[in-house]
Amino acid sequence: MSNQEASRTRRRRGSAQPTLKEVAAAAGVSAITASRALNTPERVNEETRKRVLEAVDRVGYVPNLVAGSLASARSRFIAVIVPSLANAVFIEVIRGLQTTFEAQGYQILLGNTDYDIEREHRLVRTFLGWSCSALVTAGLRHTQACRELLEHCDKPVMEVMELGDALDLNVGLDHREAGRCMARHLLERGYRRSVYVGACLDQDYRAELRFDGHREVMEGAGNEAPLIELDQLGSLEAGAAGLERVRKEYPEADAIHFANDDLAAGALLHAFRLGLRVPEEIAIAGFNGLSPGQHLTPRLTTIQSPRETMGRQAGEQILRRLDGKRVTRRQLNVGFELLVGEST
Amino acid sequence: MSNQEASRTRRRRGSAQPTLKEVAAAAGVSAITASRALNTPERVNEETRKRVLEAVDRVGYVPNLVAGSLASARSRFIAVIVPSLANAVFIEVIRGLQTTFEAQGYQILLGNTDYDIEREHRLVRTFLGWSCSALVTAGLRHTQACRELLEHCDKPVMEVMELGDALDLNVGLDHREAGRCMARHLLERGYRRSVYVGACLDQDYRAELRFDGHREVMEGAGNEAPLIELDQLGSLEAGAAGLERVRKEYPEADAIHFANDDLAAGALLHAFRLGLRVPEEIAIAGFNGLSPGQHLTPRLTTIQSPRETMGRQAGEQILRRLDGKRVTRRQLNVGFELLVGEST
DNA sequence: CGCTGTCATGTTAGCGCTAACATAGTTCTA
DNA sequence: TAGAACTATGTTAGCGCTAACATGACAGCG
Repeated sequence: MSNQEASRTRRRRGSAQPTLKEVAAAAGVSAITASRALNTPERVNEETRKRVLEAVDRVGYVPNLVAGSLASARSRFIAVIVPSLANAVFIEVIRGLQTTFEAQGYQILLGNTDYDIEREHRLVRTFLGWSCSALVTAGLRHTQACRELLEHCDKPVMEVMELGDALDLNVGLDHREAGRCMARHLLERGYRRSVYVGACLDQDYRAELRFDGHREVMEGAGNEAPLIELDQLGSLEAGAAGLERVRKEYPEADAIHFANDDLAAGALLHAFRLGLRVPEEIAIAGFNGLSPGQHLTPRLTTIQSPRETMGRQAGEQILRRLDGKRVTRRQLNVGFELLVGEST
Repeated sequence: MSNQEASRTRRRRGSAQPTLKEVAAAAGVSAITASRALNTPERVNEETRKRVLEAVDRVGYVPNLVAGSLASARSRFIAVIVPSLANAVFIEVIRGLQTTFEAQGYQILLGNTDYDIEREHRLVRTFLGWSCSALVTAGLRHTQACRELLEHCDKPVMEVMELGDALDLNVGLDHREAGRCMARHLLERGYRRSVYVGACLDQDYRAELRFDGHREVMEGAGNEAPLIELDQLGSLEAGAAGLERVRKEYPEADAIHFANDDLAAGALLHAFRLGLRVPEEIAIAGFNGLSPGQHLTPRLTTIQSPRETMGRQAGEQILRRLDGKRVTRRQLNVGFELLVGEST
């Protein structure tokens, strides 16, 4: 009986979605021609292409990108790994990357390490498992195993945010120099007793680099460079707490150099609540150039980091590499700009 | 010659990465046993499992998730589609989703529509092509084609942010009611001449829903409900511009109900620069409960929306569904809370 | 003791697509 | 005008993995 024969064949779940084969049949061509009509239209006769596209619409075909990636051993994924989504800085870098990549039909695969480089390693493994076309990570610090994975994966690897001894491509700015720049500004304004206030510097090691620059300049000019470390990353509350601690632990301080604008803005707002005059009684400086600080009165003195540009330039470098072009400069310094407000 | 024979076989590029087969050979088992050892460890003898895991380490195996997804017709992707990354609100919802899903080994696939529902449709197609396990979209408005795609894709579809006539699952809050709530508060405080200031209401239609609620209450109490529409979505600059326009177009206004906290905070800061007393000369209210507004002096009166909770609850509902459990309540109202500051 | 059930592992056949090679028709070139 | 070069399309064989079914060993049971 034909019944027996039917039960002989093994069936798979079959997603019931129309496949390229069905499109091809509907258009009266072979599967590969349908594939080419969609992916490399210039290699197919215009007439044929039109028939295929009509068939796609008619049967409601949605390409199975998983199958395509497996067959071609490459996906149009760009893995992006950042330490946190709570920080506006990374969001803006991601925006720059997204703008650049989405225009070229790439999809961002976003990973969040929560400032844990073990998690970063796991994310890299996962993303490599998805045959991503390239990887972008925020920062140069990785576990040894992760570094090896990235070195041998044979894909463009971009490290953004800070400059240094990178694995492959590198777009960022010199954080130590940024720290020096702000310290020099404070000295120029006559502040000799500046306190640097950071938060979780083992995690936010770029803030530590800035502190290194700050200290270098301060000590070079014969001043001390005290450091206060808060236990909560960039938030307005933490900034207020930072101001309190400076007043208690360094009552003679005349300026506070905060590791970021969130802290600095929190301190500025808190100073206002306390009736403390800024910068007469205490000067306040930040880092990043986020919008809120620029709308306070007094305006926050800070260092503007070109975050969206960083993402865009990183994206462009990667695209150039993916297009098989030579990338002449593997390291790109996007620089920064001192924004002098009235808070110093 | 053996040469001929070699040239007879067709070769594929082969990514040079070790495959599961090699792991299996190294462990002295079959490929499927190695697969099970990694994916369903409870179905493999402990001794065998250990041998496989050792082999994985030894050969440096990174699972090819693309192949796995194709074979099993499901990926561990959750597609998340939001209108913008510039808005902290969506970031926090994403954070809630990410926390929930990453703990279960799912990966977020993030898409950004830029407030364009045609782009949303394209993103939905792409993500379905990746055999994502579920889709999350911000909002209930889609193109007709997109709606059909979502209805027939046979995967959990979650619409977050606002409540309403949803396709499948729905977690959010009642924006019209939130608008009513704030309007009632303004009336209670004695403000009779409130202006609602929104931005790009055709894009930010949830702000329009809140305006509808606002107007309903205002007109119900015999007051007018003028509306000013700005052409820039939530930013401090736009908020300052909004305040200026109210002063020019409605000089008799005693309160401004802003569509979001960014606008409201911008207005508050601008009022301070102008020397305008808040709330004596003009009261200011916002929506969202973002951190900056709560640190200004006066504190911003606003409506707290539980954004991260919204993401978490949405994630939990989806996981329940993916685990094959019944989801009893397909619609979940996360509510909101009126935060009364000194700005009204 | 044969039957049933359970556990651990293996064999086979795809998932849906595209790279590599093949073929036929057409145009160009020496 | 032979054959090289190019164009448009087709055939075949996987990509690396897992679902479905198969097998064999052993325990429990009346």
